[in-house]
Amino acid sequence: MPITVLLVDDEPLVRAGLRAVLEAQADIEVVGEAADGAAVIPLVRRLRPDVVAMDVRMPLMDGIEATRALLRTVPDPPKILVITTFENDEYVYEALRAGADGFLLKRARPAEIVHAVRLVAEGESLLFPASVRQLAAQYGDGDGGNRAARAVLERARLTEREAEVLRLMARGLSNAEIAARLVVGTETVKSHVSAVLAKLGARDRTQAVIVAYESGFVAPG
Amino acid sequence: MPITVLLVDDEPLVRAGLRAVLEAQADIEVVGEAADGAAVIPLVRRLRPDVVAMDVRMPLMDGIEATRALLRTVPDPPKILVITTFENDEYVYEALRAGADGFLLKRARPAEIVHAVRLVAEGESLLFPASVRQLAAQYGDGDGGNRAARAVLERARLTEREAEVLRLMARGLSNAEIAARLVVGTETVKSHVSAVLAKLGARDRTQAVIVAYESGFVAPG
DNA sequence: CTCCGTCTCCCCCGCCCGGGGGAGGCCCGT
DNA sequence: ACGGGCCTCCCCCGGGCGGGGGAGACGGAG
Repeated sequence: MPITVLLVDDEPLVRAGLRAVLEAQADIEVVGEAADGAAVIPLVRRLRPDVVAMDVRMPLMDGIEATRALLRTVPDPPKILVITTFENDEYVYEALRAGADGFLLKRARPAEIVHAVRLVAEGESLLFPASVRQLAAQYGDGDGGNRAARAVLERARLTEREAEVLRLMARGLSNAEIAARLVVGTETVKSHVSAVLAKLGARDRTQAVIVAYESGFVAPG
Repeated sequence: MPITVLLVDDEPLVRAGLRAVLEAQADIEVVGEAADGAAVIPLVRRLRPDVVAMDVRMPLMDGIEATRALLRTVPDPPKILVITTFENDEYVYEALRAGADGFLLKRARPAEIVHAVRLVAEGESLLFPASVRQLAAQYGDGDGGNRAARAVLERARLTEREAEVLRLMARGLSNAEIAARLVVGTETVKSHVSAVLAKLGARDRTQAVIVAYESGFVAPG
């Protein structure tokens, strides 16, 4: 059975583009469209799509509110893929915090869009890597990925402390060990870790470390 | 205060070598030596070293037994660094399973030995990366790290299934997600994960994923 | 045939992890 | 003086994780 997708975006052009890209795939079927978040819930109830691909910024109800509403009111809710125009959109992090499963840049290549839909449909909520990887590539390897790493930092808006904590996570330290190393309480470390997870859109520290490697924030070898 | 170390090895030459290397460090002090595992427990009780650097293969009581005995009978036991001659020593995995905190090749460079001692003293039990990294380097990048990855597999003796599970761990999947993907029970996945952790000398899945990246078993980008 | 490794699943258990709140102190910029 | 961001620490809570056992089925090696 194909992956069923509901498109939610206020721009018809974007919906059409997504539909064209997705329908070209044999295993993906677009089962409906909506122009605003306010219309999402009844549609989801009726169509029961596997994935909702939804713009963050919409006139009546934005993607964040719609995400919250979906997860709150619909039993066995679909996977939510948030669509955004801007590289650096706070709304996206809000949406991820609200429970969205992934995000997608509108300017992404078709293959990436398809890939993202398949990923979230499979239940994987890790999506930073793809976009962040391309970010690293675009910066080239001028100074061994540090530029890219800094760019990732900027994008995720990690504070210095959070970045420090992420570095230690990426060395395999537990919260207690990080606390000992930084000479703070474990509760403090937990706060930082939670912040890092939220900002990276990671579900647990393992995913955060994966993002760290994939983005070049930490380098193997 | 310096890191205090107890050396346990049946070869005097090795003990002397370790002593020379370690004593050259201002922050490390060798407080005692023993020629066999059987002598370890009373010595540890008396000297209370931070780290015990111990050969796996010894005439009377081997490093595995000594490790078990230490952890069982000594309250607040020292960190245990297992020393081995062979790259591919089953005994090492046994020792790690028994609770040793790290392992060390006899042919390692002095800097690595010192580093390993400091690491375990700090309470970090992650040690594969360094040796595995050098393994990857030695294989060069003939086919993009796959040779090295295969070598790592061989060294850790991961079964096919375990390797598959590790790959999915390195993509950020939870046990439940891995179970769904492989169409097996979560208990089965837990078994495989535990096996992977033991064989890699990793404490948790995060460390396992780090090893996967550091070894080239999975490649970023 | 018997042994052994692999894959599968089961039990119990403790604990770390992560989510959800909140709160106080600090510095900085307005 | 006030707000806001950051760092720090606190509470409660559930669930996933990992350890330690065991066990059955299968297949290949001896």
